[in-house]
Amino acid sequence: MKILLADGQLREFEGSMSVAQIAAAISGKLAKKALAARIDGKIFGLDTVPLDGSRVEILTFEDEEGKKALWHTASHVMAQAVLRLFPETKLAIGPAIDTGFYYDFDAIRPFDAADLEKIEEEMRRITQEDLPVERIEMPRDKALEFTADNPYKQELIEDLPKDTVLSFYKQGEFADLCAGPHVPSTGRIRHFKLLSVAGAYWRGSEKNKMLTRIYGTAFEKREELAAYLEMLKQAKERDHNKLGRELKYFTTSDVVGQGLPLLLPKGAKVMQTLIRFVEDEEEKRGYQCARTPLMAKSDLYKISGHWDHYKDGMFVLGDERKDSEVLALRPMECPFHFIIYNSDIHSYRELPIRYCETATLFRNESSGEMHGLIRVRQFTLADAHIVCTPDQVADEFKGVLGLIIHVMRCIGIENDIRYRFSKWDPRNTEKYIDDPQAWETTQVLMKRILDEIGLDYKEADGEAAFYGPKLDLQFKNVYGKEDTLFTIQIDFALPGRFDMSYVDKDGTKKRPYIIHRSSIGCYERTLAMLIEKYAGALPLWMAPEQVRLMAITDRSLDYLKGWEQKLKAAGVRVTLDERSEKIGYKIREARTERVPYMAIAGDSEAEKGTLAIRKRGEGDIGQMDGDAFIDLVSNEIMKKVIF
RNA sequence: GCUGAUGUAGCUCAAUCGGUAGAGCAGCUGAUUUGUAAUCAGCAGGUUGCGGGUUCGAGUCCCAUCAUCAGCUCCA
Repeated sequence: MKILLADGQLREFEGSMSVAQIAAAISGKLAKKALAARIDGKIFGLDTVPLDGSRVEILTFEDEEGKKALWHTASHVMAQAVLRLFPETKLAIGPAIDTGFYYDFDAIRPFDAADLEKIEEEMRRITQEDLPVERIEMPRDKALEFTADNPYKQELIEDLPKDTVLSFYKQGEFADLCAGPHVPSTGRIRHFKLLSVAGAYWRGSEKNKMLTRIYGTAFEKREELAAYLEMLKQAKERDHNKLGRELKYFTTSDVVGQGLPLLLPKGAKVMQTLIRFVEDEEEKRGYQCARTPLMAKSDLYKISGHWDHYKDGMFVLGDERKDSEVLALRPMECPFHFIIYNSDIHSYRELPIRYCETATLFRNESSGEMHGLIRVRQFTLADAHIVCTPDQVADEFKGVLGLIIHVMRCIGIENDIRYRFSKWDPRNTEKYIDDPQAWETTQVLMKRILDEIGLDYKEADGEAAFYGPKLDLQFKNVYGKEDTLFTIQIDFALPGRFDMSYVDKDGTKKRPYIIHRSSIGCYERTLAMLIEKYAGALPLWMAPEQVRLMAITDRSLDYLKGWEQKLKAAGVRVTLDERSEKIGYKIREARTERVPYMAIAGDSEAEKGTLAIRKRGEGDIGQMDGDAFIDLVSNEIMKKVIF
C-alpha cells in the first residue's frame, strides 16, 4: 500500500498496515510517541488501517489532536476508576478540553478531596495494568440494550439518527459509548493529576440535574506535569482578585455587598487615567460627550425591549402591581442616547452622530457569578452609540475598530485578544428579537465588513445581543477563562422601536443604523485584565505610582522634597519614602510593587544635584541630573504606546 | 440561582479530645543615619464574618445567614 506522509513523502508499505504499524516502520521512537492519526483530514485511532493512497499524519502529544486523544482516554480511565470504587455511579459524559479532561458523574454523593485521592490511586492501578483499548461498533438498538441501565447514555443515543452505527471503547471490564479516538492502551497515560470537583448541569442546562464533574489533566513527561502545576500556582499570584487587593487597587466589604468592589485610591487613579485618555481620544475622533440619568421609568425600557428581554438582569425600584410609577437602574444606556437623538430632527448632513459617555451601569447578576473586578453588579462602560446612514455603516464600523486597536496598542494588549463574531440563535426566541429576516441581513452585512477588513475571527452562535450581532474582542484571564473585553454591535431593532429617523436628500424620513460600541470596554474589567497581564507592573503612563523617591539619610530628605515638588508640577505621580531605614528592603519592595522608576539620593547626590535612578526591568541606569530625569519621565508618559 | 469548599489581627498562618486565642511580617513609639531581601528595643492590634443553638465551658459541634473561592448556568 502507498501512504502519503505528513512531510510530503510517498511511501510504500507491504500489505495493509495499521497506523501503529506504519509508525513502527518509520521509527521505533515515533511508534512510542504516536497517540492518534490524521487520515485524509480526519482523526482516527492507531489501530485504524488506512486505505491505499491515504494521506497519513501520525499525531503525538505535541499535536493538539494527539493530546486530546490522550486526555480523552484519561477521562475514560478516571470513569473506570470511579466505577471500581463507587459501582452505583452513573456515567454522563467525559470529553477532553483545552487543558485536560473532565468526566460528569451522577454519583450517590458528591466526591470530596479524599475521594479524589482514592480515584487517582485507582487510576494509577489501571494505567499500570496497561489494558488495551478496543473499539467496538454496534447498531443503535443493540447500543440501547447495552446501555439499558444508564439513562444519560440512552438519551445521547436516542438523539442520534436511527441508522447511526455507534462505537464503544472498551478497556478491561469498562466500556463507554464514545466516538473516539483513543490511545491504544491505558498504559500510555503516565503522568496525570485530578485537579478539582465541581457541579455541572446535565447537557449544560440549568433545568437539568446537577452532576458531579471531576477535572484532571495528563502529560507525557513528569516534568511537563510539574511545570503545568507550577504554572497554575503562579497564575494565582497574578490573579487580579488577589494581586489587586494586595496592591491596594480595590477591596470588597461584607456590608456593601456582592459584586460591588470599592476602588481604593491607587485603583481609582488608574481608572481616572484610562477614562481621561479614552474621553480625549474619542473627542479627537468626532464623538460628543453626553451625560444621562442612571435610572428611568419602566416606560423607557418597555420601548427599548429591555423590559421583555432583560428584566431579570435589572434592578427595579418599586412594585409594578402596586406602584403607579416604577423606576429601574439602567443596565445599558442605549435608550438614553436614542432619546437624546430624538429630541431634535436630524438631516442626513449631520450624520454620523456619535454620542459617547463614561457610563455607570447596573446589572443584577445572580449571586454565583460575581468575581473580583471581572463580573460586578455596578460598572463603568466606555460606551457610545453612532447613528448613521446605511452607507456609512461600514466606514463607521471600521472607524470604531481603528479606535479600539489604538486603545489596545496604548494599553499593550493588541496581541492578547481574539475576535469573535457573535450571532443569534434562532431557536432562542425568548432572548432575541424574533425577526429572522433582519437578523439575516444584518449578520451578512457585518460578515462582509469583517471580511473586507480581513479580520481573523471565529463565529459563535447564540452570543449576540438581543437587538443585533456583535464583534466581541475576547481576552483570557490567568486561568485561561475567556471574557469579552470590547464589543461592537450593529443594531437593526432599536431605531425602529424608538422611531428614529433622519431627513434624507430627497426630503423623506429614513431609518438610521445604530452602532453600539465600547472603546476600552468596562473599566473595572479592563483594569482586572491589565493587572493580570502585567502582574501588577502597569506601564508607566497608567501606573498609580510612577516614581518613588527614597532618601538614604535625613540629610538627603530635604533635597528630595525639592524634586518631589518639581516632579509633581510636571504631572508625574511621585511618592517620597521618608524612611531611610531598611533601604535594601524598601527598594526590593518597590520592585515587587512594580514602581516604574526609583530615584535614590544620599549625601553625594545632594551635593551634585543628581539622582541615582533605578528603572523597573532594567536596574540601575546611573546618576542623572534631576531636570533631565523629569524630562525623561514626562516624555515617556506622553508616548503611551507600548511596543 | 445550582454543586462543592472556605471564613481566626491589615497579610501569611498556629491553637491536641470542646478547656486562658498565639506567632512572623506589616503598623505605631524611641534609638540607629544607613546604598539594593530585612538594624535594635518597646507598644498596640481580636466579641474567631454576623446571629442563634447544644454544653459547666464553643475558634472547635449543630442550625441559619452574609461573604469569598472553584466550576456550571448567565454575561461587559
